[in-house]
Amino acid sequence: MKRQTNIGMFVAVRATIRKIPRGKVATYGDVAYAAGFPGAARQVVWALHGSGGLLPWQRVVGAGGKILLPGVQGAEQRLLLQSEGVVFIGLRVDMKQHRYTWPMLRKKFRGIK
DNA sequence: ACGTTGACGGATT
DNA sequence: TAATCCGCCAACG
Repeated sequence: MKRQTNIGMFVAVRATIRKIPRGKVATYGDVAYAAGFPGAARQVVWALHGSGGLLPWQRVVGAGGKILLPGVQGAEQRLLLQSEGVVFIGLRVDMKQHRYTWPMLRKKFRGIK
């Protein structure tokens, strides 16, 4: 897949996040990979900031299903997800059940650490 | 123009 | 298992 640079990255990332179905979650790394930027997890954060509010930001969590958003926002994210039916195990999402894997990424699938 | 930051992740030690 | 290091790259001061 051709590596696009600049702003196109945000467009790709946002489009990717928008595909996460209700009741499912994806990690920053997975989103970056699916968008065509393997390893660029940090840029996903910027993409979320840029379009914040218009997309299901709450469905993006850290590796292992951990909520990384600090403070009240983290609590809010948890509530939003729970209201969508997402189950938590302690402080993390039950990825076994709610992790969303893009069809095209099947080959790259790897279990949770 | 340059250095730092960021809701990170994975590899290495 | 935990602590540390490094890459990712746009935005910001």
